Amino acid sequence: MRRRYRGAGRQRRSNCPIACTLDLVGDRWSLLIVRDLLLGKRRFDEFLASEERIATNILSSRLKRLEDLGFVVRKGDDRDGRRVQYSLTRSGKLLGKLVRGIADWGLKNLPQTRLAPGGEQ
Amino acid sequence: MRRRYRGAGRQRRSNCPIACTLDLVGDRWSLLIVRDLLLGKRRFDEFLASEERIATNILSSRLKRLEDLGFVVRKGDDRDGRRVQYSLTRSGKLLGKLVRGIADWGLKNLPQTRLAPGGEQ
DNA sequence: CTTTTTGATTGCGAAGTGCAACTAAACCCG
DNA sequence: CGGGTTTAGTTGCACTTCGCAATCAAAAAG
Repeated sequence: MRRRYRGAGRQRRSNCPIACTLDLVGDRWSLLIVRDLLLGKRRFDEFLASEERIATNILSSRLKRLEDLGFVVRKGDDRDGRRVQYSLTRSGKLLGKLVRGIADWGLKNLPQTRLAPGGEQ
Repeated sequence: MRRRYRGAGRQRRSNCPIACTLDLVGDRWSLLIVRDLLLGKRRFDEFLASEERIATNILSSRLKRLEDLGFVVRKGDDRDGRRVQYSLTRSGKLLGKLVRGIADWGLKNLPQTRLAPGGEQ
């Protein structure tokens, strides 16, 4: 049985676009995974290696949740059966605009923030 | 002793503008309170009355946190000593751009979302 | 077969959430 | 004054989620 996560489905708190967006990705990790996907990261280990040091169980549960929400697809690697490739669906790519908006806001308003090396694409 | 909250000050997970923004307001409630403040709500009861039905303890702790972060100021009402006025600081008003960006994204990408009545200002 | 790599799951203490009940100060009304 | 009401919270408690370390299973490498 798949672990559930607050808001991972289901009844919205309201129809406010802000509340609904927060219900989808208003936690500390989901958008960082999306960021990594936008930067071209594809594998579990690659996400783990990011600066913010997400725990394996949290990463696993967020990837599942993003998959449940239709933002991410998971597929095995043909050449190496251990490896899994995560990538953004068409719908997941729409999150890019949101992520970039937040990044822009942070860069402008939070001192000492900077994009990760290789942060352009 | 004031209750602490994850990330409510202090060491950043990284210098990524996305991660830092999420450290500030990456939870389910803070930005909804900011939204209400932008809409002109000022009092505890008014925040409680919002559609999303925040619990009193959570509202109290988020308001304190936003105050700690310098986004909100709390002041008593001269005419009625029970009443407290919350409002955005200059710094808190900068969150407006972020909130509007998220609202725009939600309106465009999430079906059936709509701004609250009186949502223009 | 043994070791290593990869993508996880499990266990556990700590922290956060949500609900209901309660409180305290200030105001209102007779 | 004195009881009730309004406002802004706090407290208690069960439950969920987080974060860390340890462990695991399947596949690949040696």
